[in-house]
Amino acid sequence: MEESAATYDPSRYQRPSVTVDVVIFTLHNRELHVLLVQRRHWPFEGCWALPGGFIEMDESLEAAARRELEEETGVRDVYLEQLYTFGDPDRDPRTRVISVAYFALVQSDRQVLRTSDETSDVRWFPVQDVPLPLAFDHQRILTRAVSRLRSKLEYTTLAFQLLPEVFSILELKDIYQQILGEELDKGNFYRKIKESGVLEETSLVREGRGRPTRLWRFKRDRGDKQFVFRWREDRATDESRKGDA
Amino acid sequence: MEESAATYDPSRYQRPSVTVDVVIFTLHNRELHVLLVQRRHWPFEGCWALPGGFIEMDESLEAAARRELEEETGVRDVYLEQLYTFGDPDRDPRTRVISVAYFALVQSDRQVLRTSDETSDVRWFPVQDVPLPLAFDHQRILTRAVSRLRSKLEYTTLAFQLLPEVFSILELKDIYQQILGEELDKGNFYRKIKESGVLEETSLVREGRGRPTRLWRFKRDRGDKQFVFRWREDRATDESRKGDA
DNA sequence: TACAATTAGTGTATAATCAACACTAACAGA
DNA sequence: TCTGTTAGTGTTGATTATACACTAATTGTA
Repeated sequence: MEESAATYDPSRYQRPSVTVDVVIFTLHNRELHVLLVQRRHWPFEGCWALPGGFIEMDESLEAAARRELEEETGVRDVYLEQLYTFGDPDRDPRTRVISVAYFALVQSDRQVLRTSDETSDVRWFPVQDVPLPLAFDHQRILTRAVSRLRSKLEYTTLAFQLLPEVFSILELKDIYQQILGEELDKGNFYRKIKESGVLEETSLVREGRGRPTRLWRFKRDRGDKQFVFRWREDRATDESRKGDA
Repeated sequence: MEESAATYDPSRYQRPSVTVDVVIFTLHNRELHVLLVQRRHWPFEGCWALPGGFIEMDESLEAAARRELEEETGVRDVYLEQLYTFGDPDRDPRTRVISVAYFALVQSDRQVLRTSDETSDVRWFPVQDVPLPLAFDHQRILTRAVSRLRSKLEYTTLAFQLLPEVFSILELKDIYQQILGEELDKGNFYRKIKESGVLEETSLVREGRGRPTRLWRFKRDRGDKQFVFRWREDRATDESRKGDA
């Protein structure tokens, strides 16, 4: 790497711009939503886009992603991971732009939206119902984010990042169904989640029609074992599997 | 993304350099090897590094990776996937450099090494025995590549990309053991691989000491089902799981 | 005040899969 | 022909998954 070292001359080498884009997911009345901003200027004026921006010369990629995230939602300390880097030469009509995409999961009770100077609106959209077309190749980025989320759900406890502090087991099952797109057996779900030991019971219940619901909390005292509960073993073939992980 | 559109001015915005680095794996007498090049110039003069280089303004990231791959090994049409993007501000002492890392699998009978102007040597090293320290953060990149390879092995048929056209089932088992770092049961491996239907028998056998070995070929006629054979279901916690996929 | 409706949560029987390991097969060389 | 060596198959008990029937605790209403 870092070759052509002999001929390397920073001032002459033509450089692409580098941005970060962040796919921010949350749950809104039991449905998966993504945050989009509406563009005020050319190109793609008026189109909805993923929040993002240029990286500063002295910040890391993840720091840039966290900065964007906080600028749009006001939240910090949420789950964030690098998704993929998109760099087709013509993805931005202005100039060569390489975008490092991240995806973030925000708990459903922590959202505070903020509009910025460059965007005319910020809004949550159900993932299944975004206003097409999105700007740039953001549709592709979103698709990849959803499939990454889906596949990680199967072998990590990521889903908890979407739920509030306390929640019921059937709400958790709902998320899994939402994202995996398939019905799960109630009984088996109960057994698996209980046996996995990732939840701890609270003394809270929630009243409503029918039998009251016991509320649970995600155990955070388990060292770094983020990856304990696994809904099922078989994996889907998703886009990220074909050219990524 | 692509914000600060109002204030955007390509000529004023300070841009990082973008490179691709490629982690090229192959198999060499039943051991996993990685291709490294020796640097001729500062920084890290004399150190071994991953092959890579700056991207051209009009080529895609993957095209850049394939170009580097071909420059070093002379091979085309091999398995290549994007690994991760590394962009810490101080990873290169010269200037801000963001590197999009790829990893490639080259069949063990197709390697043709080439030295380039900027490197004094090119060589395969066993993954467990690379000449430390590597240049830049290449050790980190390599570690991540190995763990990606390991985890994908468990739910894809990637391993076949490392083997020659025809091979024996026990050679395949060897690769799995190599990369997963654990003993597998011969009988169970046979049964699983046979039942999966990803292999097709050839009429070839290989003679040697003991009973001759039947040789097999990977079935390529199965549409796009790259992800059929799965050695086992449980997944390891690897680096990419913690902040990636 | 019983009982229907509703949501929560448990138990269980069968099927599928895994893991360990003992076994048979086919060759070379002494 | 016997021994060593590598290839490949069969079998069994344990574990886990799946389907689905069941019990539990509440509210609303006849």
